[in-house]
Parts: sequence; structure tokens; C-alpha cells
Amino acid sequence: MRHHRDDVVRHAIDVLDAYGLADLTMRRLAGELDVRPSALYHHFRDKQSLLAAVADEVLRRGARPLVSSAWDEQVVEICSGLRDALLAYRDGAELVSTVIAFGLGASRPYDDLVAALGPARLGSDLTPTAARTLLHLVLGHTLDEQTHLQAGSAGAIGDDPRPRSDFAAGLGLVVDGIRLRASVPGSVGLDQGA
Amino acid sequence: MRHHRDDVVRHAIDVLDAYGLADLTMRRLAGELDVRPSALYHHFRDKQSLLAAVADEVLRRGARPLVSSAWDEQVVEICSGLRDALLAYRDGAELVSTVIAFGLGASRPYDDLVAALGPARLGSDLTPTAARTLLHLVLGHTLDEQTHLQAGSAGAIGDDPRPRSDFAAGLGLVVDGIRLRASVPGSVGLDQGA
DNA sequence: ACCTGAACACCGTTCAAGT
DNA sequence: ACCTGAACACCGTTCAAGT
Repeated sequence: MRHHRDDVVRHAIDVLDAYGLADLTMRRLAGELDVRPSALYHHFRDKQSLLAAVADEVLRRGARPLVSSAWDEQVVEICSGLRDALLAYRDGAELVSTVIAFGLGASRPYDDLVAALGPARLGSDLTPTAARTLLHLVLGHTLDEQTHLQAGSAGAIGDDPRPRSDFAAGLGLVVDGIRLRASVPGSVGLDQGA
Repeated sequence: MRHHRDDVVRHAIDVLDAYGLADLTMRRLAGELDVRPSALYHHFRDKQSLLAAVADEVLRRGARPLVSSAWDEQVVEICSGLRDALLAYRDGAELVSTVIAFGLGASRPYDDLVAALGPARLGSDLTPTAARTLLHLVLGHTLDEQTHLQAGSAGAIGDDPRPRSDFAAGLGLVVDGIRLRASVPGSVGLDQGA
């Protein structure tokens, strides 16, 4: 059977969700598509590019239109929407973190944050820094959270006693006097003043 | 020639610094020690344990005694000290992030942060959350920073135009009304009030 | 205590050739 | 445009056996 790029990405997400990122290999994916591994290189120059496409698709599937018009509420929506998107698939946070670290792909959340933060008129060139920092926070937190969630559901030796990772109320970020506050567990809130 | 555990860890750090984390393989390390790969399994049960020991040694070498007695200044020292330790070796941030994510090893910075934050008397059980969040911030930021630093020194296509990742003045964290402020580029500051 | 030899079950990637 | 066949240069890990 013949496939094209999108089929490969779809099957890759299935493999990711069923077996995890470590088992998302070119050979296994090829097997799942009933094709020789070398066939994948017709669609993607290398594995990194494949992973970038997979990460982009995971984010695309999780994307929701912004409902707020206020920039601060938009930042909240982007951050908690990103978290939701990452938690929707096994190892989603690890995948997207890896792709972002590698530099090609998964740039949508960053771009959206920069756009939303624009009207905040942060001092000097602080907007990209604030966007990256929020990204670090959400990625790091969700990676933590997903690791524990998956360790729990893997039916291991029972739930570990480590405190759950959450953004509790009263925890937040300050950028130039603007307070980006964490609200409910697992999401990032934001408010002005402080 | 016969080695023991510490020799292996020392050589592993040399390989890490010279060739990077991706090339720190059991086979290459064994070659560097003039030993068969299987010999390494006398010292470490698997590669993850080896990496945990390497991460711990990287952090141990970077450890500085705390000079401040004030808890808030201690937090600053721990965070910027951690950053310095990670930047001291190639792929240091990636190594330590991986080991922490995996869950065994590299727990010293977290423990130190929890200890330093103790006197802050944060509300309810917010101390571990604050510690983890600071860790996410420093690890994510330093990973970013080190990636760009190394991309630059790898003599690539010239420095990329992306804005440098830094914790500029005016950026910070708020935990229960206590403001953990970023100060000079690359380090995390902290002050009360807000 | 520390190591060898040999094997097992994998990887990502390239490339000429086929349809 | 999409794929095969075959190869290259690797991986982590196990385990009986040697000193």
C-alpha cells in the first residue's frame, strides 16, 4: 500500500501514544505502515524532521481558538491550552520539549505567546524573554506532571509518595511589574499589578 | 589496566565534554578506558545509572558553599550556582535535565532549594512546588542558553539572529506574595514584597 | 573484584534499483 | 512519486567464563 506524508505522521502519533517516544523508531513505524524503513526517507530527510512534524500535528490537534480579547487572559489560554495538548498523547511533553530544544518545529506556542504579550508593552526587549520563560515553565511542569501520571497508570509499585507537581494558587511570574500568576493546578494564570 | 567506579565516571565526564552527550555511549566510553563494553556493567547496572553518577559528579564539582545567611540570597546562590555548574561541561544542562526527569540522581539542587525556602514559610505545601518551579526555570533557561552558546562556538553558519535567552531584570517568580526576581542575565534573583 | 568473548536484539541512514 | 533490497556503521545489554 502507498502512503504519503500525512499518513506517516498519523501512524507515528498512533505509535507514540501506544508505545511511547522511546519506541517510536523508524523501523517500528515502518513496520506499522507495512513498508521498509528506507521508504520513510522518501517523506522525511531524517528522524528529527519526522518528530518535528509529529510535534506540530500534536499541537495542531490540541489547538483551540482564543476566546478572550484581553491579552492577559489570552496568555492563560495559550499556556493551559498547550498543557492540555501535551497531556493528550503519551510522552507529548517530552516530544515537544525535544523538538523545541532541537530548534526546528513546534514554534507555534512561542509565536502565539509573543503575539499575545505584545499589547502588554513589556520593557525593552523583554517580550521574547517572557515568552520563553513561560514556555520553560509550562513544558517543565507538564513534563513532570506527565511523567508522574504515566508512572501511576503504568500500574507500577503503586503511586509514589512524591508530592504532585502543580502550579498552585499564589505562584507566578513577574515581568516588569506585571504578574503572571498561576491559578488552578496545572494551569498558568496571569494578572496585572503586584 | 583495572579501574573502579570513580575512574569510569571521570572518563565519562571527559567524553561528555569532548564529544557531547549523544556520543557518550557505553561502547565509546569503554574504548576510552581500553576495556570491553561489558566491563562497564560490573560498575553500573545500566546506562541510566552511569549517567546519574556523571550528573551527580558534575554537580559536585560545581558545588560552592553558601555564603549568605539570608534564605532569599541563598536561593539566588543555589540557582546561579546550578547554572554555572551546568555550563561548565558540554551538554551539562541536557544531562542533568535528563537525569532529573528520569528520577534517580541529581536531586541535590532540589533538596537545597527546599531547605533554603524553608524559612520563607510559604503557604501550605507550596515549598516543594516553588522549588520545582525554580528548577524548571533554571534548567529550561540554561538548556536554551547552552544550546545557543554551543551552536555559536561550533563555528556554524555564523551566529543566529535569535535573541539571546536571558533572565533580564524585572522578570521573576511570585510565590505567596514573595517575589523571586531575576536579576543579571543568566541568574535568578529574589526579593520580598511585590 | 574486575574483566573478556561472544552473542542477542536492536538502531538510523544511504543508495542503486524497481514500478 | 513511492518503494525495495541490501548494506554500513553503529547501539545497550546479558552471561558464562577467565584471573
